[in-house]
Parts: sequence; structure tokens; C-alpha cells
Amino acid sequence: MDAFYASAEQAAKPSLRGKAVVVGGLGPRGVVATASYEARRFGVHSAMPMGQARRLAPNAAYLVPRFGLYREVSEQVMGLLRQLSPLVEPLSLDEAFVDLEAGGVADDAASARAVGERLRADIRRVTGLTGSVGLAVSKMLAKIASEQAKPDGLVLIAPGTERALLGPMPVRVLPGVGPATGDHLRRAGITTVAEIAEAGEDELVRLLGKAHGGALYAMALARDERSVVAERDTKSVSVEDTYDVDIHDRVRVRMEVARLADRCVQRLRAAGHSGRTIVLKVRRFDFSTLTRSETLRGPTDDPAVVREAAARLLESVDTTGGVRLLGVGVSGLADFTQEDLFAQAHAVLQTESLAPGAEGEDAAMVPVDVAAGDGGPDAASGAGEAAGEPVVPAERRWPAGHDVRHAEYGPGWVQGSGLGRVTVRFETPDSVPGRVRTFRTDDPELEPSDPLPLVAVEGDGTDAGASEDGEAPGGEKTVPMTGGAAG
DNA sequence: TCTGGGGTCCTTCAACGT
DNA sequence: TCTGACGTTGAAGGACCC
Repeated sequence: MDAFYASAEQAAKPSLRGKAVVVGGLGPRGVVATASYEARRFGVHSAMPMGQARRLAPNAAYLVPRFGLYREVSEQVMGLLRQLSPLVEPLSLDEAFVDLEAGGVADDAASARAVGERLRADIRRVTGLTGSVGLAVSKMLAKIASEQAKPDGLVLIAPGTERALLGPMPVRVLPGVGPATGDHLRRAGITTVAEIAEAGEDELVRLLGKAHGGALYAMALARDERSVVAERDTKSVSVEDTYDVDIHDRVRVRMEVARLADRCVQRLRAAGHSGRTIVLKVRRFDFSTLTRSETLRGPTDDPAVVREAAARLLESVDTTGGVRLLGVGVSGLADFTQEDLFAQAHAVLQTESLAPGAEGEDAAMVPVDVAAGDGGPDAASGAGEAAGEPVVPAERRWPAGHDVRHAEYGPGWVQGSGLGRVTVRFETPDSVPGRVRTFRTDDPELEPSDPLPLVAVEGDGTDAGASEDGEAPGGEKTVPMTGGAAG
């Protein structure tokens, strides 16, 4: 998909179409997730600090990401892709590889191109967004083609032309060449793909190591045998938070680590997993990052166990000077727990009789504060929790870009908030650009609401609500498609 | 005014078992 | 019993990707 998050926001908000839109973290340490093509003209791009983006494009709209909406659109697109082939490999919410040959929908360049164009039309019809398609005989080339196709295009790399096409390109087009490897190669006098091929495999391996060097050399020759893999097992689950202000208080650090451990276990359980290795991540005030890990005897999904392991790991880390980020992760995933094994052994021994009260060894039930209400992404209760109600700043309660509904004025979205006021623009994906009104942040007539569908559901004039889809689950998304063109 | 969040894979080193 | 070779595992860090 092209500038996916920003395009979705523009589709949802008529007043932003054709305007510079920047989606990302809005806190003092936020970075840009996606910038619309209009914003890119000002030099704004992904991973740029928000402060810098604001200086470059002060008049752009700055919005917080709405992953729920993006996920829905993504599902639609992936559904469309799965109609083409059983072999669909999602890379992210907005990209996937499709093996067209395996789907039997294309066996030469012409048929692949036709499929690609039809897909792009379907994506636009179903989601209202544009997607770009890259067609080639391998994943690497399909990806490069799709980058060239953006925005809103289709590029096919004809079999036999690959090396001539790649040769003059900068090394950074090859997957796996980031800033560090790019620098490394540049210092060795290698700046283009052709120069990698000329350098030879031995030299590449000497420069970059066996795995990386060998793989890069092959790619430079346009050799990429990787197949499209539909199902990928998750290897780890983690959560992390960067704090607006460095945390110096050790007690607070411990509290945050416990909270992150709980969130991590929630995610772990939601995915139906357990894990054996607990990882603590700490980014210090000077941006130096360190990790500490501990492997348990068996996999667990017990929050108390993960919390205790994370706390133990924290004891080996010096946090004086302050920490800017904390994270907790679990790897070595399984789909059962140590406790399951105990339970099984227990059950075998028990045969018929009723188990006595105490369950094996799950001793300490540690009281966890269940944090009423939202498990929202921004934990950040941060600073002032006076006795009683936590203080939630308006810009967190009414995040910029999120949908709301007003009893009198209907659906709209938050344009900004602060100082006890929230400004709302009343418009919907299929309306004309709407008007702006300002309310008190505690206005009882105003409430958060779910995103409206970007494309009106047929035969449903009204509400966004639960569209009982009578329709095929057809979804869609844009993808570098591989394997399509027969060669 | 610096540098998010969630992942994957690779490399290096040390410890340990055979 | 000691020693070396080798494989495996775990820990930590780095690079990369979207």
C-alpha cells in the first residue's frame, strides 16, 4: 500500500485529502511512522523525529496511528490476495508476497500483469486506497519492482533483464543492506550492485561474514531462491515503552518493568503461547541499549513468573543516570506451559480421586493491579497520580485523529486537544470536508467511537456499527507479488 | 531537537556435555 | 584420568525491516 497509514487517514478524513499528513508518536520523543506524499515533499520521511518533521512541515496534520483501522483494511487486502493464491506471505500490515504460479492465476508476464492490474483495481474498490504491485520471478526483485511502482503503479521486471536493471542501483536497494552495511561497503569502495558482483563472493564474505556476505553476493547476481512462505511461526513476543522523560527513580523503574511484564504476558496469552526465555531491555539516558535474559526450566505464561524473572534481571542493571526505554519480552515460545506438564503428571497420578486444594506449586499469587478500563497502548500514567483519579492529559484522552461522536453533531474526529478543550472536525469518509467545533474535554455529549469504514458498505446508508457482512471476506492490500511472471 | 515499537536473523563468546 | 575436538545452548549485542 502507498503511504499506508497516511492514506488511510486521508480516506477517513475528507478535509485532509491532498494535504500533508504525518502519522506517528506525538510525544516529545515520537518519530514519524508514515508521511503522506504531500508531506514527503517537505522532506518528511519515516523514522524521522517528530520535532524535525514539525519544523519541516509546520502546517501538516499530525495524527496518532489507529492500528485497529489499519488492521481492518489490511485484512481486506490480504483476503483479496488469498483469492489469487494459497501462498501469501505478509511482511507487515501493508505488504505481502504472493506466489502467483502456485495460485495458478498467471504463468507468463502478460497474464501476471493482467492479474496485477485487476488486483490494484480490486484494492481500490474494496478499500478506497491505492496499492502498488511489483511483478518478478523472485521475492527480492518483486520487492524492488514494487518500490519502483509506488505510488499507485505496477512494475514488471521481465525475466532476463534483472542483472542489467540491478547493476547501476545503489547497494541499499538490496534487502539486508542498511546504514551499517552500506557504510561498510562504501569504505571498501563498493557503492553499486554491479560492484558487489564484481568484487566476488570471497571478498563479500571477508567483508561481511559468511551468511550476510554470501547472501548479498547472490542477490547482486539477481539470484534469490527464497520461496513464499504462507505461515510463519512467531518466535518472540515483546512490549516496550519509551518514556517522555527519563526515569531516575529505581522504585518507579521496578514498577514499570512489572507493568510491562504483565502486558507482555497478556499478549503472549492472547496469541495462545507460552515461553521459556525472559528478556529485559533497557535503553539508558545516553541511548545505550542493553538486554539481559534468563531461560527458565520450562515455558510459562504466568504473569507472576515473568514479572519475577524480569525483576531479577533488572537487579543486574545499573540505572543511575536514568532510563529512557524499558522493555520485556518472551522468546523460546511453545504452546504449552510447565504448569500444563505438572497438571498432566498430576492428572495421571490422580486417576479418579479429587485433587486436594493446593495446585502443585503455583505458590505466590501476587496481587496485580488490574488497571481498570483501558489497556491502551499509551500506558504512561506517568507523572501525577494524586490520591484518587489518575491525571490523564487531554491529548491522551482525546488523541489527535481518533474518531468521536457528538450527540448533536454526529461523527467526527479529534483535530487537537489541550487546556481543557478538544477540537473536533465533523466529517465522515463519504462526506464533504466538514466544519470544526470546540468543546470542553469533559463534555458529556462527546464520546470516543470506532472508526467508520473507508468505503461505505453497500445497502447500508447509516451508522458505522457492526456491519454484518453479507459479503465475502474479500480484503485487500498491496503487495510485491512474486513468482508471477513465468520465466 | 535527536533517534518508536515489534519483530527477525546473525555473530561472537562462554559454558558445558560427549 | 586427562586432554582436545566438536556440537549445542544460552547470553548479549548488532543490524535490519516495516
